[in-house]
Amino acid sequence: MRTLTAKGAATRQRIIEGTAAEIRESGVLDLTLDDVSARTRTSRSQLFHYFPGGKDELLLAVARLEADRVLADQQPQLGELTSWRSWREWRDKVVGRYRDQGSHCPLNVVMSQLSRTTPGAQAVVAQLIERWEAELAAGVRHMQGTGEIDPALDAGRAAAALLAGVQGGVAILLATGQIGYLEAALDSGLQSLRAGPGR
Amino acid sequence: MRTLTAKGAATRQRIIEGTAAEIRESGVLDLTLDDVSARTRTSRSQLFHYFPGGKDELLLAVARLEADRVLADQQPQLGELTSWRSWREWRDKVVGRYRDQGSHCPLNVVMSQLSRTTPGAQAVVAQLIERWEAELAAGVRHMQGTGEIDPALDAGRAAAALLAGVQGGVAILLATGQIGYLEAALDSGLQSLRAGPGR
DNA sequence: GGCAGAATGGACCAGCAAGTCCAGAAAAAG
DNA sequence: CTTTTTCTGGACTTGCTGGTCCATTCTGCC
Repeated sequence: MRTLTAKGAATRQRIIEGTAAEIRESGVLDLTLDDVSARTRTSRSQLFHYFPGGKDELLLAVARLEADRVLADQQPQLGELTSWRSWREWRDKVVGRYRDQGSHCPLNVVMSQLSRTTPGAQAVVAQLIERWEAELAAGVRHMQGTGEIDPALDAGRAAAALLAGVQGGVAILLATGQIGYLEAALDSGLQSLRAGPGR
Repeated sequence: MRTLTAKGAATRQRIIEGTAAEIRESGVLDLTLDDVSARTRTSRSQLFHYFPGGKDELLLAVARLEADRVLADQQPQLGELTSWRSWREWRDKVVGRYRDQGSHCPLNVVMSQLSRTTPGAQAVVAQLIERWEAELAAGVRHMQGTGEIDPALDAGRAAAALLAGVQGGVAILLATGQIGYLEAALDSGLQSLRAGPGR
């Protein structure tokens, strides 16, 4: 694929997004290239034309798309956690989004389904976690700058704990359908930020 | 399978445990019945003799085994969280176990791999979460009884938050290889127990 | 307008894995 | 001891899925 015409680029994009949607709806386990063909109105050969590496390469492209979407879905709040109010708005946005989406969410797709497919996809996941944590940690540090969070708190560790809670909360939501774990994890994590490091 | 002789029961058990081991090592994605046959020294027809429902039924049996093992691996500490010392021992056991096991752990198998296969497996996961949370909540309530944890704390919610942190910490560990998230989640969660509900 | 390269269609291939079948060995039952 | 049931072996079938191939049609460019 040395050069892509405008039409070609559009087709390629249509394939990626259609595949992502299909996976969100039906999972990656029994996703076939025929499914992708049907949904995206493309022939067999186009799939291999745009993704010479076959299914793996396509899934990797989907993983990148979905990883970006996970963070984008939390904006603008995630990017400016500069007051307790924005923290709360972020918390509500996360809870609301996952409650509504059920299992049809990009995070689930990336973390649980795609990450086991290829090493490349695993790298995408690792990068997602890293970026996510960095944004949370930046928010904590900003609040420490304004004195609203105890400066003695380890911002990195607090962000890590909070992120783990979100991940686990979503995982449990997907497994059991109960939103309470995610809420509890978020509320407890935010409470810790307020409380400071000591007892 | 109306009746099983002693020999038959032993074979059946061998199949389940061999399959579980195989999945822990190589994942469920490309597990074939031939793999199971080879590892457990059983023929094709035995698999269907003992599990008429085929692969799904076998995987469900494995899910039950592994779910039990997840909790058993945390005993005896998980069952008697009656002092800060036992909480700490439990915390260290969890961290140590997952650090050592890497991705070859029953929790990963059950949560990430088997839960997507059948509705039955999903029920097994839901039950695992429920039992796990109940044990944690019981520990919190006991500590409230002895006055070591603020009685105003919502034990159920605290247990839910802690469990979400563990789940997420393990998920991130599997995705990135970093143990820090699990540690941060556990330490932060235990800190919250010590601090009490208010600020 | 014509040519090189890109885009598309769809038939075809090869391999693999779940599940079936039946015959025969082992074990329980009487 | 024989009869009935369970247990075991392995060949076979069937369906599907990723991937290949080549012919045809567009598209952009000189």
